[in-house]
Amino acid sequence: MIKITFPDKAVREYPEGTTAMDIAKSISEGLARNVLSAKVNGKLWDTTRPITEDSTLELLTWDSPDGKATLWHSSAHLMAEALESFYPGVKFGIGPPVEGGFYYDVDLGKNSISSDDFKKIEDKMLELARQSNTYTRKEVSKRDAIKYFEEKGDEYKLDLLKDLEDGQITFYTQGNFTDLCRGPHIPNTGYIKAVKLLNIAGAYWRGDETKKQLTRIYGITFPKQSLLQEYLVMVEEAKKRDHRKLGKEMELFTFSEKVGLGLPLWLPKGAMLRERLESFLRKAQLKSGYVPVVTPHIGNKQLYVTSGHYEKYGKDSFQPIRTPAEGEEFFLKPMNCPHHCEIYKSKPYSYKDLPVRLAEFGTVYRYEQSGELHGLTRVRGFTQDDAHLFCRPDQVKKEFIKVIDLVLYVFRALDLTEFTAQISLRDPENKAKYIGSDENWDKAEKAIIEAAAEKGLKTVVEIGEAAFYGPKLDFMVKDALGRKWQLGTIQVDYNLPERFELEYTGSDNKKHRPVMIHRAPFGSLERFVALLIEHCAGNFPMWLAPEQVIILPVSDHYMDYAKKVCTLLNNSDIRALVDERPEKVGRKIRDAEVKKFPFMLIVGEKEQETGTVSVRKHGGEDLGVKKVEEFRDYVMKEIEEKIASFEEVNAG
RNA sequence: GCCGAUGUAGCUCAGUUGGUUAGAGCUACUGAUUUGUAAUCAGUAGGUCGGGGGUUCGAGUCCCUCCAUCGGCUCCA
Repeated sequence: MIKITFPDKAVREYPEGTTAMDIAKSISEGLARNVLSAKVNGKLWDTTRPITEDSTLELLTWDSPDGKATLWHSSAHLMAEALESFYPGVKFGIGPPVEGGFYYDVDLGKNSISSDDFKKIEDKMLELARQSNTYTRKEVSKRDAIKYFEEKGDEYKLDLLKDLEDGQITFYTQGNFTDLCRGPHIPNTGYIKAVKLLNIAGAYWRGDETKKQLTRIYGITFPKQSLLQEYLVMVEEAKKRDHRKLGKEMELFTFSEKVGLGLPLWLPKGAMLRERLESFLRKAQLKSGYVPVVTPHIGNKQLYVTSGHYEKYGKDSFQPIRTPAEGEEFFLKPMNCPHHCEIYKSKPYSYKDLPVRLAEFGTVYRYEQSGELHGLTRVRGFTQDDAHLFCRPDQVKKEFIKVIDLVLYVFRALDLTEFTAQISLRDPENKAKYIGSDENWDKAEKAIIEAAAEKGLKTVVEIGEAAFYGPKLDFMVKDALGRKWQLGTIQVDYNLPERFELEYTGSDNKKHRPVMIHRAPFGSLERFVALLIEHCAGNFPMWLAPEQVIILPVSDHYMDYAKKVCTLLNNSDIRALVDERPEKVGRKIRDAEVKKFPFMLIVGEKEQETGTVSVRKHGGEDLGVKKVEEFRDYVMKEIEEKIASFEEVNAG
């Protein structure tokens, strides 16, 4: 007998060689029907694979990410089987589960495939699923594995086999399909009840542009038909939040082919929104010891040679602008840091002067491949809410904490609660990739980790993801469709101070090198606004809304009163306007709802007589009748609370 | 850039196997209606069917090409 320890610490005995499926059955039939895979001693395990020693066991169902991944991974194999039946001789690359489904990279040879073929592939997959074919695991020697794929003529699997160790290689077979695979898999194909192929894309073998491009087919499957329906509804809902759609509808920004790809044009309402964000941050930064600087949009090539950006990113920059007579070379500014370094250098500093915090809403331009452009989230010209802090090594941690405070302050004012903080450290196995002394790195990494812990951030640590010049902390947010984007970022940099030979005089009267911290709470205004739109579905926090209040007179007779109310609100800096159209109230309300006004004030005879307004919130909530002044104070208070000053928020 | 899909009025979409003057709703404009919590009625205007080339007696529809847009191109069997 072996001892099995469950997640709740309960221990039960089972015969040696029992399986997760047997154990699930011993608990309940329902569980057995839902269990997709298992974790045995922390390792993913097929439910049908014997367990031979005392183990901890976790049964994985659809409710766990690993359970989903197992179903999707098995689905990738199922799709491969379907594809092989239609396209004999098809070669397979990799077919992993991903967030939101799975894909398989295939080489169809002379055949090609399009979304028109999805239906028949889906049908075939469902047909194979209904056969409830078991996924069978088999250990094979490297020699046999190579032989198998040589016979099959699949060079991609052979390429993968090169990196695998003999004795560690397993095959999985279901129905007529056998694949090189680590597993685990679901017990049989019958667990897959609903199939939806999503899209088709080109993907280079091993992500390498110089290698052959394979056809990648994305799909998603579910253990229940109803889950597919829910998923489709969810996707439709997400599309409604798309910032590209809402940005157009709400007249925030637009693009023009004539102006150029990836170069957003901010419309008046969007520009005002941007300005509000900027002034909000400016105010907080001023209180936080930043000083503003302004630098030009182009910089001499030599500047970027010094910074190292020319060598590393030269090809991702817009090509040089030359002066006609002198032939000098300038680049459109791809980042602000080199300029800021030169500002730092404009005068000598004592250790007592540090930290120096230079802030600029700097517009930068980067060449992005045309296919990479995406609404406001990936553009070629954008404005960073950039700042560079020059500090002593002993100040790094404190400064880092202050920056985290600032980022959290910004996120709070915008109701951005769903973000993850990612700490990117260097790969200790590969120190050659990075510049700077071990001592400085250790200090900086420790400072970041401690700073994040002190602020109680939920963090994910990524080893090897640091920039070559220093570790960083990024704030990641997902868009409506679940794609991850980086917003705020805080980065420690030892490289630029070195390259620009930045100095300060220490208490020892010797020259020392400052440490630089790059930081941008929004990241870029463009991307930030995009994500903000998707997060609030266009219903901005009131202090940001392009128009905050619309006054709806019941008929023309109350127009003068409506205008009076409007003026009163405007005088208190509340953005209000009157719907003067001779429409019915119902119509005006509907239009105001569609246009996402946070507040609607209905005024008619009753209100006019009593100096009141009837308050309806966006979404339909009725706040009842209020005195005009009372409503004004209510709105002002709500705004104040939301954008409480930086010191207030950080006092506690 | 590469792979795949898409491109008809300001917006959302119809438009049979190629066949007369390309349609609808919303928006805009004009007029009537003076209205109490998600769409009042009527009329008018608006399109070189993404650009260019070709096949055809005839192209929004078929072919080629260019452009733009959308999805993807890191997540290592």
